Amino acid sequence: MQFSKSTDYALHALIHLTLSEKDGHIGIKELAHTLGVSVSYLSKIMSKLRQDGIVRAVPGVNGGYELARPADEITFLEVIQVIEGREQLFECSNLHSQQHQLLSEEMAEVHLPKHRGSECLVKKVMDGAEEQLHQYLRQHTIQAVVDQALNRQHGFTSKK
Amino acid sequence: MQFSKSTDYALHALIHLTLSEKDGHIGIKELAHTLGVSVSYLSKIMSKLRQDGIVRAVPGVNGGYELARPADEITFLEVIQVIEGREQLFECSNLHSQQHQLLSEEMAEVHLPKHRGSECLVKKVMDGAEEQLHQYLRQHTIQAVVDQALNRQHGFTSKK
DNA sequence: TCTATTATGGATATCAAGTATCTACAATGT
DNA sequence: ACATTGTAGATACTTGATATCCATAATAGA
Ligand code: SF4
Ligand code: SF4
Repeated sequence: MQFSKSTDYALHALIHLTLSEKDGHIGIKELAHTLGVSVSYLSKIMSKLRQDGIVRAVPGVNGGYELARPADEITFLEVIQVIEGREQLFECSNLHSQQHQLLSEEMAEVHLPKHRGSECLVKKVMDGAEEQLHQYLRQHTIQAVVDQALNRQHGFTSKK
Repeated sequence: MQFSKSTDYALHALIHLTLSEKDGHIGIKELAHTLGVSVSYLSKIMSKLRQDGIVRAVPGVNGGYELARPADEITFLEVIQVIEGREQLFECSNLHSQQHQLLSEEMAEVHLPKHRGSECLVKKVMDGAEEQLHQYLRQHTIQAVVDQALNRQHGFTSKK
């Protein structure tokens, strides 16, 4: 249960793009060098970000990447979901077990009979956990992190 | 980013143990059959739970497993950590990159120079997310899930 | 238009982890 | 002793993450 390194790279790449926004397009070479990862590998990650409309890519001379939207509209959750996929944290793998019959029949009676897809409390707890995590990650944007970093630095240098 | 199936099985096994607490020891065969998974595989999972003091095992005739502590002291977080391990959700893999130099130097100045292990805001956000998740999972126990299931069933049958 | 530059997508290789099973061994109660 | 039951190690299979290479397509600028 860990985020993949790709997610790590994606986040760092986006931060670099945000910091260099005024410089126009950023080449994959520069990005890869800054992050310390191979160009070929990073391309794959950037492609995903592009396909999901988080960055724009421009081929050709002086081409490269730029953010497709303001950094304060790019949340951690989005980036993570693009790279990691959107599968649920907890997938029932016991749906045909005796136990599931027990726990879900108990549940089924409570709600309307129509509500077939009703799940037991185990799943409900786990889904709650996921929602909790998502809420938190939705509240944090790339811009916020960059801002805080710059503010702190600024606060320090101006004090000295 | 998903919990492994082992975690799923572990949770369900513990629920079965809780429901059958009065019946004394529960054999691995019964457990495996209830969950619909092979005995050999489930043994591995139960072993982990035993090593971490969540269940007790008794070999020999009429042996089997039982909870080592009351079910209301067994949290989802514990179970998950036993099975999934205790690695952090987010591990920095860019610690030697140019970017890390940038972001962490900015940070370093703010805190006392002694505080070497200071990390940037990216990591702080991700660690916050993990803590958020852990808090939630700490608040939910096996007993709570079982109780709710039984209460609901009871509430239903007594009404009808 | 031609060319150098740059991203794209497919194929592929490698490695680690999760899933799953089997077997020899040790501990227990009768 | 003896049948029962869990333990631990070895092993095989599958999947996903990581990483690279190359042929192709798109673009800007000469
Ligand atoms: S978690 Fe609940 S719904 Fe999912 S398989 Fe287990 S008993 Fe069924
Ligand atoms: S997340 Fe922050 S501390 Fe971690 S590698 Fe990236 S810049 Fe460094």
